Amino acid sequence: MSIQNIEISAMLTQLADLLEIEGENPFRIRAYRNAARLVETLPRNVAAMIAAGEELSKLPGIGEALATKIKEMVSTGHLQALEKEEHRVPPTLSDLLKIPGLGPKRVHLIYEQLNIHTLADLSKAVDAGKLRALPGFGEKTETMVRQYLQNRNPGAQRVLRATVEQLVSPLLDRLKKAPGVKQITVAGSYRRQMETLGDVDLLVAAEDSDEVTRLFVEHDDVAKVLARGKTKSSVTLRSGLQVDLRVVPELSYGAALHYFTGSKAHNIAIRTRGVQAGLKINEYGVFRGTERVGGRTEAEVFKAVGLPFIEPELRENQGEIEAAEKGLLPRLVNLPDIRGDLHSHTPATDGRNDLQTLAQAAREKGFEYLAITDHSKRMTLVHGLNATRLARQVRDIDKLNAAFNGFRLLKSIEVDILEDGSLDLSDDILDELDLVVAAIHSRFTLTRDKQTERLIRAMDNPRVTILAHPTGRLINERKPMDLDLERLLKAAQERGCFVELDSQPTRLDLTDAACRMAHDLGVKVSLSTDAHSAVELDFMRHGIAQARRGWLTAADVINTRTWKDLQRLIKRK
DNA sequence: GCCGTTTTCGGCCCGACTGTTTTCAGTCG
Repeated sequence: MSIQNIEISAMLTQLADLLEIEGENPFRIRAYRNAARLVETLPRNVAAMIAAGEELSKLPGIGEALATKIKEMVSTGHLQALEKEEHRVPPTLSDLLKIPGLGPKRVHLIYEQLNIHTLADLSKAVDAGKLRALPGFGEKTETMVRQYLQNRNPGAQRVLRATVEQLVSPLLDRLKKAPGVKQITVAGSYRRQMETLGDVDLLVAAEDSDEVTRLFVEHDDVAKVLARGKTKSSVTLRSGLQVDLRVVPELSYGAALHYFTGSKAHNIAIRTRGVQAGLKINEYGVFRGTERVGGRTEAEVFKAVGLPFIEPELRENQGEIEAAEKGLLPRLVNLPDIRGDLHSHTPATDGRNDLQTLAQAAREKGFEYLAITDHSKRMTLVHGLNATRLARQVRDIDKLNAAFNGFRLLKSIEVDILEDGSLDLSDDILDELDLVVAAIHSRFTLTRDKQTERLIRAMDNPRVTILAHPTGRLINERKPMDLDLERLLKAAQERGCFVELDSQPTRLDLTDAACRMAHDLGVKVSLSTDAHSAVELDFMRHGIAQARRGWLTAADVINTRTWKDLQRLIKRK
């Protein structure tokens, strides 16, 4: 039983929270937070790294002290420093830190003066009007806290990027037309193409901010104006999504775009590089003393610190700066690289459009092939295919293919992986197909070992080409299965099997970190839409976004190949 | 707590906005 990276990360974050409330050295706290973030997004399992005898202190931001703490968590499951801190400060205080308007100083004061430990305590104090009596607090602060406590959604969720696209587009269209707007970009984690977003950062280049700001805060979709200043305003949309607007002069656009794209960790690293080169970098430009030496474009910012342009998806301070320095940045996969789709459904099971319609849509996208992968019989709910019905579909596909020129439907199936790792259809039936996609749709809660072995057992069958949506997660709905991903990917590599990056916006399964792990372990990825209708073939772009965040190149993705090349690649037997 | 072609000690990104303030602390990104 080994501890997960996310658990280590959570303990470090909790420790940082409590130390911050205690008023500890902010740089020490930052070191813990950096480490928490590093571990959480590391494409390797920390426990496995330790088991392999790797030096954690080689990781950026991890020194001797943190390496020791992490080792302690891996071997004991606990962190003494955290437990000690939890005796000094109530651990529940970290919940209070999440309230907008309350930072460590105020939480500390609330705790000291009012002996408040929990959100429930705080709620009572607010009702009794005690909060506003504290020094530095007032009516506004109390209202803000009250509103948070009343509207708090315990499972407060980040919003899918695909959803944010829809929510923001009316606002964006309006601002684009505003007089004096020279450029506009959705920056922040949206531009970095993160799978989910906490808020949205809009960046506008305009000489005069008044009119843009007015159009922004007065837009129909705005429910509440949180702040309104000369260069910066914030609103909440009716959907609950927070949107921040920054207006800068065109001269500063590149510097501002870089700054507001983030990530924070990337920005700090770039600015630090700037300092070393005698430069000051802020959202208004790059300066040597008082002289502006760049900032109109992002490329100028990177150039000022001696680096080539770094794609937004890579800006997480996860090695991209070092890679840029050495000229080793990956050439990230792009939509035009994709030649086909290897996962789709028809009305034979739970799809909406027939073979002909799907084929037509795929051809219009310029695809050379589309794999038809309906469910197998175990999926009774969607009337999964048995041998007879699959054979019929195969004949239908053959007939259609005879009429195509430069395009083909691939005969395939999304075959269920049963609890013991065997497949839902017999080998002789699978032998009739061009490729086999295998997936788990039941028993998501087996133990880590059993689940991992189940998937490896499925890949033991040489007919299995691709493991679909490998972790089974549904963002905000279902947690990923408990899996030893590193072991799984190694097993895939040894067997010549591929893993899918399912591009459904609610799945995006694999994660960016898992993509990176796959690349590092030499496992190629199938970038597939899992389309249940012709329009869902468009989901490919979400998969592309995720793959780019996972540092994948066209070479890492199997469906960037022609069918002829792909055929060679997928041959296992 | 981390880190080092200025340093093993002394730095650690930087600016905007709000609220409660008479000049700024706290929070946020």
